[in-house]
Amino acid sequence: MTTGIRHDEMRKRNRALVIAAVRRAGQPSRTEIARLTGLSHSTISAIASDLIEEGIMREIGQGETAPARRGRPQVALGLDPKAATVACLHLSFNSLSAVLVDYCGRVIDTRTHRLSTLTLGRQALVDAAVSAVREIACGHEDFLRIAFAVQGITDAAGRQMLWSPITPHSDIGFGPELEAAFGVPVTVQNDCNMIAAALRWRNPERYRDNFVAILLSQGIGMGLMLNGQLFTGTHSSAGEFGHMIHKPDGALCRCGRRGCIEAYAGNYAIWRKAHGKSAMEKPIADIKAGEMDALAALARREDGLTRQAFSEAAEAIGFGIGNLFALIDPAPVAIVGQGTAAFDILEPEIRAALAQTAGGQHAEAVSFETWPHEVPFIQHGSAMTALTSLDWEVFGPGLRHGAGGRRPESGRVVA
Amino acid sequence: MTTGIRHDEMRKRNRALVIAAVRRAGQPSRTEIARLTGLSHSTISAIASDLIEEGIMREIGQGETAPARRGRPQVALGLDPKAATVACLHLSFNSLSAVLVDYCGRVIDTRTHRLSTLTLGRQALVDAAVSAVREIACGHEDFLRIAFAVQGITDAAGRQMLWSPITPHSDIGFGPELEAAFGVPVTVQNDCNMIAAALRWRNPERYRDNFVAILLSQGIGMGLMLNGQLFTGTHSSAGEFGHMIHKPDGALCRCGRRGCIEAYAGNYAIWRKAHGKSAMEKPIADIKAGEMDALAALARREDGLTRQAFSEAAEAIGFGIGNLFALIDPAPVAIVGQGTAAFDILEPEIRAALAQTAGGQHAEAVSFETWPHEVPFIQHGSAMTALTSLDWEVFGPGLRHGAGGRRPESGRVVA
DNA sequence: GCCCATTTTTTCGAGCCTCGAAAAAAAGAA
DNA sequence: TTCTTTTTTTCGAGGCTCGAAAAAATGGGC
Repeated sequence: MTTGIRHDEMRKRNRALVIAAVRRAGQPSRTEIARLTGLSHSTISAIASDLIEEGIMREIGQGETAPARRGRPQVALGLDPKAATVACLHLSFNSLSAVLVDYCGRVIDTRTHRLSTLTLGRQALVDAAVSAVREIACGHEDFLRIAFAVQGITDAAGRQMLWSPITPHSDIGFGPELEAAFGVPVTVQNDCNMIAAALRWRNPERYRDNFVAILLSQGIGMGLMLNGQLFTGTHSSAGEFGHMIHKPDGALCRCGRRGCIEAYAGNYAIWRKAHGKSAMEKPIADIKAGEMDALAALARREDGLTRQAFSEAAEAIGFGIGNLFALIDPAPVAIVGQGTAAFDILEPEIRAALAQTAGGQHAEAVSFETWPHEVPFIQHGSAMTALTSLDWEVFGPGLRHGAGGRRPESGRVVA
Repeated sequence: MTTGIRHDEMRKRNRALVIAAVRRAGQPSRTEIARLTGLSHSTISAIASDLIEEGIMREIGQGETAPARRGRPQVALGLDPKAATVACLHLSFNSLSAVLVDYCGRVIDTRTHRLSTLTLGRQALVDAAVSAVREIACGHEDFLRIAFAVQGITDAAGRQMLWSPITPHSDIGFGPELEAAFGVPVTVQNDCNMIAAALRWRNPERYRDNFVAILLSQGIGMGLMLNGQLFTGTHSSAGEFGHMIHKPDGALCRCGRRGCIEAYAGNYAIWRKAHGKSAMEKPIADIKAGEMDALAALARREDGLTRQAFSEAAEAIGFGIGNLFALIDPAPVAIVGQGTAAFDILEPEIRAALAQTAGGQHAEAVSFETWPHEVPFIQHGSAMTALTSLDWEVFGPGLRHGAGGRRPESGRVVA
């Protein structure tokens, strides 16, 4: 707790809570919302009528699942799709995609641009982002947020991209640049964190307060949910799982250091080993998915260098997860991305390595779930992150109860 | 946010906030509290008079620092030491200490018992704890909490000790046993977490939302503060920093696994290496502090096996911190315990190893602080943890606004 | 077809709580 | 002794949530 609760703040929070309940439940009735939030029917009634009047929520009619029970039928409520739109950008190797989403979370439009991220200049990358937003948000004057997801390290404040394997340039301020161009708040976030956010929305039973999302692809990424919130460190987006040191002074990594997990488990590392190259050979830039599939097939078929390559990859991942679990405790793991195509080969050895670590005490109990395609998760996570920030920061506080807080400097109390 | 805010809850939280402000500020005036909490003077006046009437707070007079300014002098407020007492137990190798603390956090009484933790039975350990509490809390019928700190792994709920190097028995339910004996809530927590809690109280400027406390001693422990709260995993107390794998299939660790950080950096590991024993030799139980000091002196004096032993220890710690930082981002580090006596030898090599890791990108900027004696921190952290739980759970809610909430099953809304 | 039972939603007054303004209290300064 | 300054209390206003009761909307039974 930081600061006292005033009267108007109670309303703001309860409003936001109602919005959040509707977003999560889909099309709940007022009674349902009362149950979900623990607030009284009268309060829900009052807040709902405010929200409807303000164009944030609307009545949907009888809802889909009309159980035809006795009594007055429930009126389903839903968020008003016209309340706002948000734009989600996703920058990855040679690709920039943009999605426009309405306030309900439905996709309005989507575009994908090819571009040569490795060779483009710093300003050209920013310009590409700006014109992608301009193109997709054109004609939608109600768009209120931009969520920018990028493969790489971002700062904790969500302002800029600090480093990325897809470009030689570092410290690119996508946040300020896009804000200057469009005048709406922008968050810059690591793509794996967005995957974690999406998992929580899609399957809150399994992915609730503590879980891990690992992206296996060219490189290795991670998103970490701790205590129910996305973990972002003090400076950067953290979660550089792929660059934990697996073997001191080991194989050469794309990042220039030696012995990183990625230097054993990234596509390029598996490819390098399978082709009998030295572990100190400079990683090659891009390997086609088909080529990796062929390697996996070969490893399944016969023993040899290729199988050994996958084996080393699995060992690195297993020890990495074990070390992670030693720190933060076993938790559900989602493995996402092209690398999951070979997960049948990897899993037994990942578990074997895991079992040798402190975090693997209950290795057999650790549960993996795999998803081959990361892009839908990244888009979904970005959209939901942007929309919930609207819920809490814009539509919860509302106009009447507006940000009119004078609330003088008010220090902090930490307990 | 989980559930809506009702009217009485606003009061409860603001009451708790006032108590927290007083606990942190020491002897603030009402005006000071208003500034700290952001609440109005009238509210503070009302809440303060309630709390005073209930015997939770009291007026202290002019306070210590009377600046003799013009105007009506401030009246200093303080927590009433007679409001409650808490008992703090600390179980470590061959030692059980008990401290009784008043509601202000001042030590009333302290006792230390010698006992042979390695040979005592499960029930004997529980009995020792019970009689330690009985002895120290005797005559204080106002004691309301027991905080039990133990070297080892505890469960996330704070109910029991899952595993500890100080006893062969595992899963000892100190929580339920002590609760049954005394009828007051008990929390069982890892000693390093208590160190972290204490650091936050002692130096909130440096140790605020994200930091790491590492205990260097016989073994290696860690307490982790993330996003302003002590991190406790899903099952155990987590933070098994000492058992992250430094080198796969490396030196034999006390825990039975191989290659753990502790197997290089624990006292026994340094001793083993310095004496030319094999890295697979079974760790010996207890090494005197004097003996470690002698080894450190030898390492300072001349090159050789001993210096190499400290060097390997530093490397393990450095890579461990680096891997930790790769995951959770660089943060201030406090190193506590007997092992800090040799920190002058360790630090350069820790930094050198750190610099080779992803987390060490700004290795020179990582800041270490050392404290030789862990026990005062553990006691302080335990006491403050128990006292703040009283603040929020007992004295904040109060009697009038009591737990009389019916609040039906109320589901959860997660945003 | 009409009336009753049932469930949802709204209305209304009561009770709290916080707030701002003003008053009261308690000192030093002139 | 009076004025100034600062802290603390008092008091009425305004807002919010709550519970109870009323209103609304529908199915079931006769």
